[in-house]
Amino acid sequence: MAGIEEVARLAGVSTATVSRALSGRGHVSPAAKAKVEEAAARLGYVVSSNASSLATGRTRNIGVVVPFLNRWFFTSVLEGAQQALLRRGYDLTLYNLAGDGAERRSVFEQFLLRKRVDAVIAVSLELTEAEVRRLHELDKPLVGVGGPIPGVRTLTIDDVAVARLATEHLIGLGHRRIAHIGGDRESDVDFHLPTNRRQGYEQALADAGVAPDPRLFAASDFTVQGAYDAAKQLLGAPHDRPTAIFAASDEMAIGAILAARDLGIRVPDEVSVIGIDDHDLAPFFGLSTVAQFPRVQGETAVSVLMEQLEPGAVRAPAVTQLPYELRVRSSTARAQEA
Amino acid sequence: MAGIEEVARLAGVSTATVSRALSGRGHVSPAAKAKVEEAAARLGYVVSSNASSLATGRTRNIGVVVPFLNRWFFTSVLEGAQQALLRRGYDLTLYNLAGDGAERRSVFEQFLLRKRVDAVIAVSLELTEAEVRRLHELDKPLVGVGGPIPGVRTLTIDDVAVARLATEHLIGLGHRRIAHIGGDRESDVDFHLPTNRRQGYEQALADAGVAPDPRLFAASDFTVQGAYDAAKQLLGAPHDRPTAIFAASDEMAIGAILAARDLGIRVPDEVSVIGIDDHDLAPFFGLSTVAQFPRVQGETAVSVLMEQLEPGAVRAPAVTQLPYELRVRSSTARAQEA
DNA sequence: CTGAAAGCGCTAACAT
DNA sequence: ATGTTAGCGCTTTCAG
Repeated sequence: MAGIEEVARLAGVSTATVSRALSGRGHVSPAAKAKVEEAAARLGYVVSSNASSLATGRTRNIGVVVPFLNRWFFTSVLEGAQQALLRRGYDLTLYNLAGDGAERRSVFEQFLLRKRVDAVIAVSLELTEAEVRRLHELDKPLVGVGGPIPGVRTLTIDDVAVARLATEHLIGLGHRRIAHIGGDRESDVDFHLPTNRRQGYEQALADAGVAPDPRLFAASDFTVQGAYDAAKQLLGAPHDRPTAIFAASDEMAIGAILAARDLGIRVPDEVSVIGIDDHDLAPFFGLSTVAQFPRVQGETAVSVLMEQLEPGAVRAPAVTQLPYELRVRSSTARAQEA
Repeated sequence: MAGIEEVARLAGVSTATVSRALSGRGHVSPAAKAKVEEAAARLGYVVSSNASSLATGRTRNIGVVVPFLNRWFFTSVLEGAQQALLRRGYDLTLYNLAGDGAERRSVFEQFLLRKRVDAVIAVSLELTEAEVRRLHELDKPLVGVGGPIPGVRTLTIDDVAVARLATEHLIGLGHRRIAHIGGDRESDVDFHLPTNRRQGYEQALADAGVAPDPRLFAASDFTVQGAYDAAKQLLGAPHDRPTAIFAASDEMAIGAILAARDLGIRVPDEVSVIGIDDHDLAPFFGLSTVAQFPRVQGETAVSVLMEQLEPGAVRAPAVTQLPYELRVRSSTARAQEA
């Protein structure tokens, strides 16, 4: 493996010049630069990131912490972030906090502190104050995606507004008996996302003068199966069956559609269904939904971090609202006359 | 940020002793070790991975290269690998080769050569000879998951045998007109997985004395939508409709089940459906399938690498066959009498 | 614009 | 068992 010294020798310059020529920092004559680049190419020279990091204190590596890997939202954010980083010559080191608290602690107290990363992106994780402090002490920028973290720059959609928009779409179609399939207590831990979405739903109802009916709410985990079961309860009611269902995610909405089908209830004629996400499968099911753009969220998180890594950047905690958009497909329709 | 020197001072020993005490290499008296550990804890000291890597030549970081992030198989392998690595104190740096050839080249010619990783796991990627050579020159162990790479240690299921097993299950239930939804040319690039699965299917048919009927094969991409469309063609045939469908993946099998439903063809009474994977959604759809265990595959890849990183380990190229298992649920049943 | 040389923080001989 | 010290490969003052 060729080192900087060999390149210097081959190019007939000093190692300092090689370093400058290749990094673009400091002035180098065009002639010298060309010689260095040619020598480097000939030898297949690539800087050792360790040596470089040790000398500069910058690793050109970003840590990304996610709670799940097998869910559409998270992998999409990851994809966006990875691509944006690659383009900038950065590596992405992945931490999946699937396991217990011990795992989480070891990530925050060991892994992230080894000076392996310049900054951290936390996706849908509510960090403790201690965890945030630890990162701040190390002067490592931190941005959160998917929910506000106190004292941290975060990017998130406005869950209340999104849920409200979905519900208003149903109301606008003349629906009044609108059920909601939301998250259970367990899925509420991080950022109370289910709670926020439920609030948006209730606000929209209130604005329309509809009293919320607790029998029209069903809690479930964020899976197809869970929502399928919940929807069966909702739709199996012999009286006053809802004419529309707002599910807190597209996967749940798909579960609801499948439940309706199995009960012989036609979508959208007899029941309208709307979700949140614009999941890959949403077009296939003709699912109306409020789209969010997790890939873009990942890319945006990277841009924000890059700014914060500029020397002298301000790192004010702030919440950036991300875009969302109603996408009407064929799972929602005007409410039938009673 | 506390350095090794401060720990040494606080513990009243030399930096060498601190290093030995904390890494476990070399002998340290229990007393000294205790003092060091206490001092390190008090100061919140964590070794700088860069300095350590530079001195030892080992990074305790593994590169994982995947072609997709939004597919069940890949995220499952990733999950398994990540968890196994975390347990061993290793980091995982992720490279997603989503994009074009330029992206791929930059990963292999720049990123992986920066001495940031000790070894590489390639998931379902057919590396070129040049790429393999580059890695070998650097003396970096490489293991492939999901298909054989010439000259490299790889872990894979026997796709031919798996497809054969699925098909034999259908034959054993009395089916003779068995359709196959496989991959299209585009999805065949890496390891010819669709081709192998189709071969297994045809072998099983041949063994049962059934001549393969080209009209019973449909190519599609590996999505629900693609397989749904393909299945509609297969099942919409007015004559000689297949009594069973073997899909090359569970997602495709789900597409087939949904297509059958939409055509009013009952599963499994009128058509049996089987897939490959044991996807998260397989139980929900009652899908019979041949399970593979990608999480375990990721973990196994890590074990193999760890062995290869032992000094003096043999790095013989070899193909390790991974386990698979038929899981019969409710989407397959005995063929109805004609 | 370029070179010499002092580190970056840790590890591993080599001594003791 | 522990301390001393010479690097690991690069970057960056500081001179020139």
